[in-house]
Amino acid sequence: MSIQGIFPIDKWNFKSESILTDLPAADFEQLMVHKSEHVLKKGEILFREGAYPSGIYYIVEGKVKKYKTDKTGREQIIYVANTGELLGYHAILSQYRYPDSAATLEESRIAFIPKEDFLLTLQQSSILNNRLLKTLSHEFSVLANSITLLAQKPVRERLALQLIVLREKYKVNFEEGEAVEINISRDDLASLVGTARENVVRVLTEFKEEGMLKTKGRKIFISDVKKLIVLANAG
Amino acid sequence: MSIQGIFPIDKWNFKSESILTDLPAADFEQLMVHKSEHVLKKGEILFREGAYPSGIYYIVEGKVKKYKTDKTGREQIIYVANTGELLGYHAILSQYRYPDSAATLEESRIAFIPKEDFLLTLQQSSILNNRLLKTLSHEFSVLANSITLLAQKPVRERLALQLIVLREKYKVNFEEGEAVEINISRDDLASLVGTARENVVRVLTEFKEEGMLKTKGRKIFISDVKKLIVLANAG
DNA sequence: AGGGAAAAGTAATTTATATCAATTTTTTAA
DNA sequence: TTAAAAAATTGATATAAATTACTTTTCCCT
Repeated sequence: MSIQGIFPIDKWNFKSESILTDLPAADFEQLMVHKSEHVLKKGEILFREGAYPSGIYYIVEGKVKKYKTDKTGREQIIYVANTGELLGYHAILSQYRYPDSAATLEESRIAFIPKEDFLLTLQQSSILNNRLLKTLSHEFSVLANSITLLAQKPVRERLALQLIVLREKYKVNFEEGEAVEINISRDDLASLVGTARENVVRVLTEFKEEGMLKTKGRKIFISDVKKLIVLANAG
Repeated sequence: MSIQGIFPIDKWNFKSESILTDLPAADFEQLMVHKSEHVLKKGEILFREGAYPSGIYYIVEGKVKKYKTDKTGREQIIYVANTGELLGYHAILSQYRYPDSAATLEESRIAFIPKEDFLLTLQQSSILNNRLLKTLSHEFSVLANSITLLAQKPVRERLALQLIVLREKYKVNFEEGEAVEINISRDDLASLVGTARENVVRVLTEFKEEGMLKTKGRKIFISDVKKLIVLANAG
């Protein structure tokens, strides 16, 4: 079953795909003049919080976590970006530094676009301008939702919700009724949910017993997303 | 003592003041053609989450909380906006609805600018465009910081941090060495910190005993912000 | 100014979550 | 292929925070 109509997925996803989709050819070409494409292995870092930006990144294929690291090395995942999404524009637009770090969650193909080309295209394209304003404003609402989630919901509900969102991102060649395979480390899942790894494992075991999912090694197979939606209880 | 150099206040404040400051006269006038100014009493609502936007708001004088309300009526404060800040542009730029509600925390003078004037000025002013992009990107980093704070820090540290931030907002005619008076309800403070009112009261009592602040009725007087900064421990 | 309502404060208790300590399983790389 | 390392899992315990129940104080409003 599709999630449309029974879960407000837009509340939890950025829409940075829509920044480049069907951009006027002239703008698109100018943006891509000096783009370079690279394959990054799982766990490789695109950019680090605090660094000055040199360009933006486009996920041709793969998944990237955006996260912050505190003094003690503890990570907080802010967002999981998927194929088609754009990264790194916040730092350039704010004229400051990267507010977070970005690292691949799986082997990914990443295109790099130099800062100069991005800024030049931005100067000349009101469409790109408008799309960035629209995307950034939408991101505001997504992060506001995350704040409310973390401040007010217990771990069980937060984990249920993040599994629903991850399931959408991990869908490939999805067929009605099939289980979706989510391949993510327990540490990353814990960091996304805002709890300790052990709690994630415990609640996953409960969800298994309650028939919403199965696991095989680190892989999680979501078999009953409707039950998760009821549990997540997030309008 | 000033907080500059010993606390990274920019990590926790939006910079929407800078959107209108010294905007070219032509742009500014166009924006203000149909503006109307109103005095709102404490607790009055500017706009509600989920409503379609009719314009933007400028805080001529006063303080406004941005918050989300869940099904049960529980509030989560996302941000406290101060004199000079702009509100309500996210909904218009995202071409959707207000992502949060806004209500005054004290009697405030609020200017309303109709959506049409805002959009028209935006079309014609690349400076306004750039400033909005810059502000929205910075807001992203502020909300990412809030997420990390809520997910990883205990109530004591969160409260210490929010008191430091509120102190900056409540400074008026501040003289070196003076205590700053923060006038906010315990419920709002709890909602900002992401905890129950009772916990706020308890920790405030501890802070009083430890000499960082005094209270008089609902008013909180921050007398030793340096101690709070040490406690908040937030690079 | 006084009475009533709302807000603030206190204490005891329960519950959720974090932490600590191990063991088992999976993955990686020689 | 297998040994070593890394990751996942389990259980016990400690700690932080939420909840409940109540008292006291403050602040409006007539």
